[in-house]
Amino acid sequence: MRKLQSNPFNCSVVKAINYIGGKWKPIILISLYRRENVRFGRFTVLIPDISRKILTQQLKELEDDGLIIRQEYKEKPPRVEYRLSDFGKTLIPVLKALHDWGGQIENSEINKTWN
Amino acid sequence: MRKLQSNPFNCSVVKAINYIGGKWKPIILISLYRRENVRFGRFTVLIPDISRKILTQQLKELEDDGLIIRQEYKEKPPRVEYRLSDFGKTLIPVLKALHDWGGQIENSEINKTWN
DNA sequence: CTATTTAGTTACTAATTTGTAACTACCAAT
DNA sequence: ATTGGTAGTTACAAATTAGTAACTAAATAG
Repeated sequence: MRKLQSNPFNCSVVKAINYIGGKWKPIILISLYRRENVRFGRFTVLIPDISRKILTQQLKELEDDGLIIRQEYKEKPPRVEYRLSDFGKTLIPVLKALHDWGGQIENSEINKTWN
Repeated sequence: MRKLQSNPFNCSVVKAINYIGGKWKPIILISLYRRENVRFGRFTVLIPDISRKILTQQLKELEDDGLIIRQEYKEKPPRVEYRLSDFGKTLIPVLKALHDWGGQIENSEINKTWN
């Protein structure tokens, strides 16, 4: 959860945006929607412009918010898989609404994500 | 439109969030959904914690993005009314989706906005 | 013994967003 | 002449978010 919108006005819409509004969070969530589970390193391939630090941070916030599950295998070298939680899956219709609205504006490459 | 998410990854969800993700934008949009038109000064009453500078800024971005219409009456003292544009009205289902999702988390005061 | 692999962490910096306080313009009323 | 009302603007500062580069750990491969 971000703190930007530490909004004295208690608004559900703002609250929802605080969950998904991180710069890379929608892309992370969509990746997990499409792939069931994704390893840390895989994210850095799927999202080339994200740094490991920011990726860690966004994943941790999503995990703290209960939207994703982090599963660590006690192996060396390490293996960590991320997946959507049941709660996270309830976001899918919301993401689709945002996607459809945002997509109408100008159709572009990865708009086919949902199709 | 904010620039925070100047995202090289062209994602419709991110794009949508860039339109509505300003700290006060959802509240402004919901106010306009409920009231048809709102004057500048009225916003400062409806949203007591917003400063005139930030209000101006958020309204201008919403106007530049085509979501709201600014109507200025040539009077003294000035009168300026804001309303949702037709394009802005297409956001309503999206805002509802966000509201419903955000509302399920913990029900609070102004959650009745949509009911 | 050194390099490789994976999933990070740390210290520091840069960019973006939000906020404060004081100021402007114009007309009407006191 | 001063005050009041509306809708701002300006210069500046603070808070938040994102990014860089270098570093860590532990086992395995060569």
